[in-house]
Formats: sequence, C-alpha cells, structure tokens
Amino acid sequence: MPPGRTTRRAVRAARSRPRRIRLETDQRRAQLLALARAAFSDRAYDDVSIDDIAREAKISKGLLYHYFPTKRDLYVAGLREIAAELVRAVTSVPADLAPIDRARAGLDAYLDHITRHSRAYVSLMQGGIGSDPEVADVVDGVRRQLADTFLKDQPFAPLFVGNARFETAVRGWIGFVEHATLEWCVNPRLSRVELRELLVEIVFAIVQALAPPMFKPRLG
Amino acid sequence: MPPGRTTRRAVRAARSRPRRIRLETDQRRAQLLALARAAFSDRAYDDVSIDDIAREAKISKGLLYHYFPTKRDLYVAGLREIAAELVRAVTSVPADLAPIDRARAGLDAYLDHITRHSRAYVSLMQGGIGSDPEVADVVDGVRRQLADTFLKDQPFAPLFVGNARFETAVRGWIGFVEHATLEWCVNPRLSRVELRELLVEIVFAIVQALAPPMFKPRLG
DNA sequence: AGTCTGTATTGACCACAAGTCAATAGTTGA
DNA sequence: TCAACTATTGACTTGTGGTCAATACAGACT
Repeated sequence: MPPGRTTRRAVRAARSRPRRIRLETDQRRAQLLALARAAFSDRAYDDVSIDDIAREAKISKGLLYHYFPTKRDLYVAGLREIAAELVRAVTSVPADLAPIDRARAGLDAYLDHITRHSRAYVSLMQGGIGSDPEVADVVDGVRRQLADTFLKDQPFAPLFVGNARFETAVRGWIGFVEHATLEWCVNPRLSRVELRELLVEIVFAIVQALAPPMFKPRLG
Repeated sequence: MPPGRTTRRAVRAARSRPRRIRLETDQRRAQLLALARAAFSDRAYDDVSIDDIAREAKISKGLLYHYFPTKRDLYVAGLREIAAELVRAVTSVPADLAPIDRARAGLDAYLDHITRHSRAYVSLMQGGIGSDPEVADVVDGVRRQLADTFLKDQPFAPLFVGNARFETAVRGWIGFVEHATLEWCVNPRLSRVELRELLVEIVFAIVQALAPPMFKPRLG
C-alpha cells in the first residue's frame, strides 16, 4: 500500500473498488421477500439457508437480518403475502350468484390460483413448519376466511350458525378440499373442471346430509 | 492444560471410576426409540435435540448415532411404530359387519387410538417434517391402508374401482376425517360418539352423491 | 488364571447454519 | 465542509447434527 500523500479515498478510487449499493428500505425489503418466496417455494424450509438468500440478493447476511429479525420472520412474511393473495382471489368472486354458482366460482378462483402457484402451494402446505404457532395461525386464518366467504349469505347458512356439528363438518370439508387439491397437484387424474365439479357436488351432499330433514327439499 | 487421554486416565484410575453400563443391542434400541417417541410427541422436531435424548438415556451422543444413523432415522423409526399401531388398531375390527357398522367400528377404533395418543397425534401430524420424503411415505401409507381397510368388501366398492372421481373423493374424505379429528383434539365441541356419527354420515353422503343414479336405492 | 476378540461406549472433534455486533461507507441536509 | 443518520459489511459467537479413533467391558478359548 502506498499511503504517503494519497488519501485513502484516492487509493480506493484508483483500484476499481466495489461501490456499495444502497437501496431504499422498501425496495430492499420487497426484493428480499420476493427472493424468499421463490426459495421457499421450491425447497423445504430447512433446505433454504439465509446465506443462500443473501447471496442471491448480493448482500451480506448481516443486512438481511437488518430487515428480518429471524429466518422464521422472513418465511412468515412471505407466507402471509401468499395467503393474502389467495384469500383476495377467492373473496373477489361476485356475491350475487345462485348458491351453486357461488360455489363454482369460488372453487374456480381457488383452483386457478393454486394451479398458477402449485409448486409454492405444495411446498408451503407440506414442507413448511407446522410447529410454528405463527405459521399455524396464518394457515388457520386462511381456512377460516375461505370458509366464511364460502358460506356467507348462503341461504342455508342461518340453519347452522353456532351448530357444532355443522362447524365441524365445514372444517372437515376444508380438509377435503385441501387433500383432494394437493393430491391433484401432484397427480392430476381429473381435469380442473372435473375436480371443481366433484368438490361442488361433495359440499352440497354434505350440507344436505346435515340439514334438518324438513329443510331438505329447499336445497336441491 | 493439555487435556490428553493420559490425564483423564490417571484421574479416572485414582478416584472410583464410574462403570460403563452395557445393554443388549435390542434393549438399548428399544429404550432409545421409546425416549424418542416421547420426546417427539410433546415437542416439535426442531425442538428436540439429539443431545437431549442422549442425556435422558444417560448415554453419549456418539452411542445414539451407533444405533440410529441420523436424527431423521430416529424420528422415522418412532413414526413407523406409531403408524403401525394405528393401522393395526383400525384393521382389527371384524370384517363381517354391515357396512354402516363396519364404518362405525373402524372410526371408533381410529378415534379411540387417537384419543389415547392425542398429543403425539397432533405433534406428528402438524409438527413433523412434511418435506422429508420418507415421512411423507409413512403418512401416505397409513392413509392408503386405512382407506383400503375401510372400503374393502364394502358392497359398493365394485362400482368404483379405478374410478378417478371416486378415488379423489376417498382421498378427500381422509382429509375430512383428519382435519375434523385434529380440530376435535384441540377443541372438542362434540362427544366422541357424536363425532363418529358425523363422520359416518358424511362418508355415506359422499358415496351416495357419487354413485351412479341407478344404484342409489341400494345404498340407503 | 490370562488373553483374545468383538462390540458397546465414550468424548473430543468437525462442519455448517442461525444469529450478533461493532465498525464503516454512503446519503442527505445545514 | 461538517454532522447526523442509516444501509451495509464481515468477523464473531453459539448451537446442533454428525464423525471417528480410542477404550472399556463381556464372553470364549486356551
């Protein structure tokens, strides 16, 4: 090093020094979130390392921790985004359709969204960290919101509010949809429309099975 | 201090040295499996450390690795045991009952078993490592075996073999049962009998909804 | 008794990834 | 030009899964 007269700055300028790149907080955060979503979508949680993501973003690990306090926080933030997108897609179907068309439209939106993000859906559902309470909360929140959207203003809804049997059944139906969809993502033996029709038939069969007998004629 | 073996040896020889305890391979293995099952039943996979289990067994970590090559192997071995117990419980119901009684008996066995091991069931189902292919295989195997047991020799079975719609529905029904059961473990709003009856009603409703119309009268 | 052999057992060690923190470089405003 | 602020770094710590050569113990065979 020739210190002498030359300032540190000059020396630095002489060689092609790598300028640090500064981004606005929001941009950087968004960039990291996007990278994290992509990473967690095709690898399992444990197979994604913070160093990986930092390297992809061309920043140091320390900086990543400046934006997200822990790896879980980063994961959860991405999960929340995906969850919100899914809920938004499903809740945006028109509410003034006939019950069966509401069901069709809702399931269509659901399946559309999942088809477009199937890798992410599968990884997040079965490769995530089920033990984390925050993760469990997010997943549970999605389920509740989807079920609520689905049942809201349905003509048969008033028959069932607060009915434990019915609410258990709704819970179960969500499980039905998720399992069938997950299986279908991995090994699609039905067309998307066939799957949707199957799910619609099932939900109406369930509602009919649970309705008090005197109301059954109304539901056909 | 040069902490060589010589030092340790001398010290050991001086004071009354603790005798090593030797166990037969099978006993040791069984002990470790039992401890692992207990540990993984009330803490999540990541919250259980190999050192914990070794400490509980009063052995060194190295010895544990002599019996189980990796932490996952230990986990999977425990999971396999639990899975086998569940399958055995459910498949041991008599096969010569009427369809609806078969369903009742099978679900009773399932719920009984889960009630007795609810902590383990919940942790294993949502706290495990879904990303591990071996784990996924075990869980998937249980599902298939239970579904097969359930459907075997049912009078309506011949109508459906190889039918993609039906098999998707079976898959979904399993999801229904699992979700409803999991929710019920956490927050039991129905009695066990009520839950069982609900699940029975649902499965018959599903079968009926999927049966070709001309066969429907037969199924009531 | 000795001693030989097989193996159950140990503890020190490694690798790697999550998470910490003081120091530094770049920006912005006075 | 200086000062304040913060985005950014890189070296560090810590915890945990996993490895391995050395060792202690039991049983068998002189």
